[in-house]
Amino acid sequence: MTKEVIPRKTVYRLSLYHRILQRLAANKVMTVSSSALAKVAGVKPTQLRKDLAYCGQMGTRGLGYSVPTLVTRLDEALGTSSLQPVAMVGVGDLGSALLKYQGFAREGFEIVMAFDVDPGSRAAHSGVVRVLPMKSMRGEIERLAVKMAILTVPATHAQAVANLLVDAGIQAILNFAPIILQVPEPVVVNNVDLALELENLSFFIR
Amino acid sequence: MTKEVIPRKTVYRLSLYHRILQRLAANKVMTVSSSALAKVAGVKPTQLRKDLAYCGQMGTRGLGYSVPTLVTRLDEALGTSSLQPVAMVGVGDLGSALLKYQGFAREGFEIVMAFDVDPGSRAAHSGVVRVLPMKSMRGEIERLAVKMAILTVPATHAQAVANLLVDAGIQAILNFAPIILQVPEPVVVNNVDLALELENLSFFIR
DNA sequence: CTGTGTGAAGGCTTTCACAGCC
DNA sequence: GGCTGTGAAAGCCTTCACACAG
Repeated sequence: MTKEVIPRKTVYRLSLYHRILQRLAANKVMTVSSSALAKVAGVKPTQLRKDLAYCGQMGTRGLGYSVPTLVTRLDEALGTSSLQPVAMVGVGDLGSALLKYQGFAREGFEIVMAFDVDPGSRAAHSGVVRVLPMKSMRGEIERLAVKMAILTVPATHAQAVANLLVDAGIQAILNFAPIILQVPEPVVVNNVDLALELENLSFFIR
Repeated sequence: MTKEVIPRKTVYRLSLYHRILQRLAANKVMTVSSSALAKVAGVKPTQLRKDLAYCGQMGTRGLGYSVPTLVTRLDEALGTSSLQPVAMVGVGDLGSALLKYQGFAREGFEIVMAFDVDPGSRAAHSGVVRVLPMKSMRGEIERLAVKMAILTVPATHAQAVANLLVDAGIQAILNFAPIILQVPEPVVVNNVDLALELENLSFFIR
C-alpha cells in the first residue's frame, strides 16, 4: 500500500498534516477528526481522508484519527524519521538569514555546511556553520555524502553552481534563484521564486 | 479575450515567460520560437502556446513570436505595468534579508514600509526603509492605500498579525510563517513554506 | 518546410455520494 | 448519530494531432 505512487501534491499536503499533527501531539491531543484537521490545513475533509488513505488508512469510524498513530504512519510514508544533512551554497543576505532560521531543524533538516565565493567577508553572519570556499565544495559534499542543497546564489551563477552540485552527487536542490535550472534526470529541483509569488498575488487583487 | 478566466497555474507561467522575455528584450533579441522559450521556462512548447493564447494570440506562423510585442501583451494581461507598493511585517533575519533583496524592485514591487514589534533593535539591518512599530501599521497602510504585504513573523503571531493586516485593508499576503492563515473571502494568501519544500524534496530522493 | 493556433483526447486531482463501522 | 473509506463523477490541466499561415 505504501508502495503505491503518491501524487506530488498529496506529498506536500501529507507533510503539512504531519507538522500539524506533531503540534497536536505536543499539546497532548490524542485524537482528531478529519474535519478538524482539514480546517487547520486549509483543505476539504474529503481530500484529507483521500490523502491519508494513500499511506494505508488508520482512522476509527465514528471517532476520528489517533494523533500518535498518524504521526508514526506519516513518518514512515514520508521517510521523515531520520535527520537529513543539507548543504547551503551562496551565503549572501538570504543565505545567512536561512542559516539562522530555526524552522529547518525543527522539521528534521540540518545545514551542515555552507559555501560562498567570498567565505571570509560573510562568515560573520553564519553563526554555527563555518562558511567554506567554493573550491572545497565537491570534496566536502562527497565526504559527508550530502544529498540535498539549498541554492541562494545570484541568478547569473545559479546554473553553473547547480552543475557543480550535481557533479558532486547532490540529488535535490531547493533553488531560490529566479531561473529554471536544467538538471539531469534523477535530480529534483524545487523553486522558491519570491518575485513570482508577489506577481502572482498582484494578479488576483482585481 | 483578456477578460476570460486565466487558470492559476497559467498565471504563474505567464509571469515566468514575462521575466524571460524581458531578459531577451534587454539582449536585443527581437524574435523567439515557442520551443526555444519553452525550453528556458522548463515547459513543453504546446503548453507555452496554450498559455499565450489566453491573452490573445500574437505569434507569426512559421516564424515565432515578436519579443517586444509579447512583453507588452503580458504587461497588459498581468497588470504588471505599474509599480506596486508592498508592506513588510516582521523584520527578523528573514525579513531584513528580503528588505535587501533586489529581485522585487526588478519585477515592479517596492517595499515602502516595514514593521516590527521591536523596531529599534532591528533597524540597523533595514537600510532604505525605516522600521516602524506595529502600533502605526494600520495607519500607514491606510494612508498609502497599500494592498500587498509580506509576512515574516514567528508562526505563533502570524494569524493575529494577518488579522490586523486584513483589517487595515490588505488584500494579498505573501506568508512565510509555517501555518495556514485563515482569511476572509476576498483576501488572497500565497505561502512560502521552506521546511515543507525541503521535506518534499527529501521524499523524492528514493 | 517551419512554426503557430486549437479542438479533441488523455491524465491527474478534487469533490461528491454513500456504504460501512463505532 | 458521528465519522471514516472509497468508487464514481466532475473538473481542471496537459498533451496530442493536425489544420493553417508565412
